[in-house]
Amino acid sequence: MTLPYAFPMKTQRLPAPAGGRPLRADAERTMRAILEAAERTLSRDPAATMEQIAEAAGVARTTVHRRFATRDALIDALAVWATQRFAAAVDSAHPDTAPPLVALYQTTANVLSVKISWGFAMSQASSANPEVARVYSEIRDTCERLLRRAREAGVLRTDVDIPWTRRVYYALIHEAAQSRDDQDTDALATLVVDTLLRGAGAPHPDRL
Amino acid sequence: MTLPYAFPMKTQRLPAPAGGRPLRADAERTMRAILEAAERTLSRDPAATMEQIAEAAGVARTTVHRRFATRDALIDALAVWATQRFAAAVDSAHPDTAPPLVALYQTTANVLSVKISWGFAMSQASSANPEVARVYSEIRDTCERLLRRAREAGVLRTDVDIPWTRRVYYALIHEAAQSRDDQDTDALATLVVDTLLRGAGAPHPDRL
DNA sequence: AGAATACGCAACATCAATGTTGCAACTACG
DNA sequence: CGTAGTTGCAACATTGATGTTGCGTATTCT
Repeated sequence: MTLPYAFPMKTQRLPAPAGGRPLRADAERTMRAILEAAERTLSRDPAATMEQIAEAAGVARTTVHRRFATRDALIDALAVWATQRFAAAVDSAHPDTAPPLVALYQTTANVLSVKISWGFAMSQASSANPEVARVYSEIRDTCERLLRRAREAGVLRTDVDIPWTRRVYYALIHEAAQSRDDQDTDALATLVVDTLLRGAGAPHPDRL
Repeated sequence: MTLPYAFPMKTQRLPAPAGGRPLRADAERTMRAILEAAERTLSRDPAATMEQIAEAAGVARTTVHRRFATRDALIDALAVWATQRFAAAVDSAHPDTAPPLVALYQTTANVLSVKISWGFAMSQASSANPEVARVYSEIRDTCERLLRRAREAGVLRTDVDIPWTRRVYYALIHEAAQSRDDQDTDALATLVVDTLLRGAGAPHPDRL
């Protein structure tokens, strides 16, 4: 299945450090490398040390500390970084305006492509960072609005509970993102949406 | 909905300590208290310290160390302890012999009741303990056998992928177990099975 | 080229969690 | 009742991760 429009994966700028002064190009590269290494390393072992992250990034541990004062600051930056991509992924699918079913597929595909690369960071929604929490909360609202639109359009049953459906939807995306055999995102999105809508049951079973 | 038979919640004995000598009654009580406190504490914060666990159990930290030599040993014991209950929960639902749909409901209800109380411990399936891994693997097989039986009985569509369906099933149980408003297990089980079988979609939507 | 910035390295300081030990007081159990 | 087992408490040892600093070298940027 080909989706109506592709998620623009343009390179994003790192959020400017709180210090104010802009980063030199090599420093920004290093910072990016650290964030990516942190994601890789922490997704395998959430308790990985700064040392391990530094090694995975190919830099010295002190360099990591130069860019991120504390471990918490690193994880927080990681969460912010991933959250921006998450928000962009949702946004570019026009979840509030596209036809519900189209929006559902598109959002799913976009989010999957982010989640596959930033799984650990996106599991940090319970971040102490209020900005991250705010974005997650907004996305949650957007998602539930979309589901409500879908329900009103007859895509969902009229008796479904929206919060529960949303949680199931999130869980399905999470599962799909775990698939080691990285199929293409569209196939996974189809699987997710299909499962969400049709479930696994036969159309007319003899239910108890 | 009333289920055909109840999951027998009889008190289980703690696995005898490797040391050989049986525990005195008060010591066994303490050990149980520690395990329960560990579950409570670690489910809120997986990085909680031995100190916090001890406090939650109402004992001194040294007492925790007397019963569980190391932190790993405690978590391992917790995993073993919960795994036994997990296995018992599945077993008592007769997943291999009861009619598929009945078995599905019953297993779901039983597992939910365990998972609600032992959520953290059951998330330690990736335990280093081979016994735990073995039991989880067996249960996974049992689950897939059940799903296959359900498919052959016409409860599931003939084209569903069993491993994916199982993962979705696990994910639904996980979500249901998170419901803070502890509804009764049967209602949650109904929700899980219903969602798994029917999904959230309307019966005859105009699909793209 | 020159100034500013970034990096690796080594060394050090800190700290919190873990794990250990000894002893006195208490409790289960025969 | 007496013994063996259990607990709390205080004190100590250890360790691994974290965070800091200074300096020489390398890189970027203008």
